[in-house]
Amino acid sequence: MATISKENYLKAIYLLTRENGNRISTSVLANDLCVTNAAISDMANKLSKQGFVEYKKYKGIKILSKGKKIAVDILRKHRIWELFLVETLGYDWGDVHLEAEKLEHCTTNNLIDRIDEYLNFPAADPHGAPIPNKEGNYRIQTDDTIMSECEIGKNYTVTRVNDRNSDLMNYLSQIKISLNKEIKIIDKLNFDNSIIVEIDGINHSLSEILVNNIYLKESKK
Amino acid sequence: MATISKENYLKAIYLLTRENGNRISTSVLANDLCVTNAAISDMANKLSKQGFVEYKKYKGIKILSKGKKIAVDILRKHRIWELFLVETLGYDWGDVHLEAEKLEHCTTNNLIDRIDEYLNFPAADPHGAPIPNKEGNYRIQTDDTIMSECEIGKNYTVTRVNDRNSDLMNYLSQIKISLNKEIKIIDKLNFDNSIIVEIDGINHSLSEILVNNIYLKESKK
DNA sequence: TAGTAAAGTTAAGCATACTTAAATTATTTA
DNA sequence: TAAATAATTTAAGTATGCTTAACTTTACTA
Repeated sequence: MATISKENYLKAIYLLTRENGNRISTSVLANDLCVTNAAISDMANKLSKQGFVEYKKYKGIKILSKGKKIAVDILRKHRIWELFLVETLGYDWGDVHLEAEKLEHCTTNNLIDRIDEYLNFPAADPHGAPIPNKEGNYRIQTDDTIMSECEIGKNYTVTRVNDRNSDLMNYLSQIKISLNKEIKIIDKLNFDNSIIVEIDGINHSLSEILVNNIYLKESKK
Repeated sequence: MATISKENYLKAIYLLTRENGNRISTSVLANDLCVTNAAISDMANKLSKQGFVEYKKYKGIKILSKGKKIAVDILRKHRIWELFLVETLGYDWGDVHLEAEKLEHCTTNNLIDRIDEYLNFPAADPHGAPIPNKEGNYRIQTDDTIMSECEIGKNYTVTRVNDRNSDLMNYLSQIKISLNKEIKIIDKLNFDNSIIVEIDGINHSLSEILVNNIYLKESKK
């Protein structure tokens, strides 16, 4: 069985894999989970013995289908809880991540299926992240671009925001950045990797951290 | 801090204290929690060191206000979740205990307060157990009698049912026992402590286990 | 290609929450 | 009231998931 800790490891491995390619290094994972490299080596052996990941000493970790299944299951629970908290209980979008992080591990499949139905089988969470269905398949395709790679002069709509930092989320709310918002890339400053954008006719300077946590799609107009 | 395990110990001590008097013995608690006596002695020392309980070797355990506060907090979360599952998600009353048992430990006060408000500050859970408010005070007084001590010939209404056994709950549904149901005590059989009751004009024999898990109040009519 | 820095692993140790087995205390009962 | 029995505690050991410190492997650089 997968403990809470193992579920968190598999979730992190799954998400980092999508960002960083096929195998992920132990130190990238250690940094993400805020534990030491020693803890990662230890856990990698356990997960490997259980068939959740492939682990070769000094060669990094690769998630296997058995591990991916658990990771997607936890992501489904996480994202459905986030949406429930915003939609049904009126939470701000910046306040749901930590709650969902706890709830995802003590939620049965039956319970999450019922909430999924209650919310009418939503396709995305409050931050635009896609929600897997019961079978583990995503209901929408994500074909967005990270803001740091967007082009000067073009118009975009906000499709997704990473939700791990609630202060960051609150700041986005403050400058009126929300899902589906129209924004224009005015300038990209190379010396600090910040980007000047126009939102509701007002120019804002967004730091490197910000532009690496916002995803956009070119708008039609 | 109180871990999940400690929260469960304190909840059990609190509930057993109400049933069995002031101090409870380690073996009663061991039986309730399905662990060995050794585990109880071990944990009793830890809880005592943290000021949650008073523990004297060979003299049993007494809950202190600091421990009671945690127990009531967990009970509040448990009962609000149970009601939410029945009212909002359409669960059967026999299927909510195990879900609530998991959710109660990963629910912040903020979250449970919001669900409490969403449910319009209910007074009792789906089994008739009173729900403590934010301050830890019960919203209703319980002045019911356990069915085993009810009198032959009298009419009662069902006020509360212990919810720990889902098969028992399902059986109650089957014979149409629900909260506020009118039932009449027809006979009490001393040789097996069962009770014959009349429900909707039909007589049923209720075993000793059953009559020790149902609470009644004499009806006015 | 040797030397060094960075990355990764192993070993030993700790806290939690259990277990079984042995020892101790309390309670019956004869 | 003393022996037998029941209840309880202590001791030693286990699994999980971490830590720090020491060591090994890999990658980089000169």
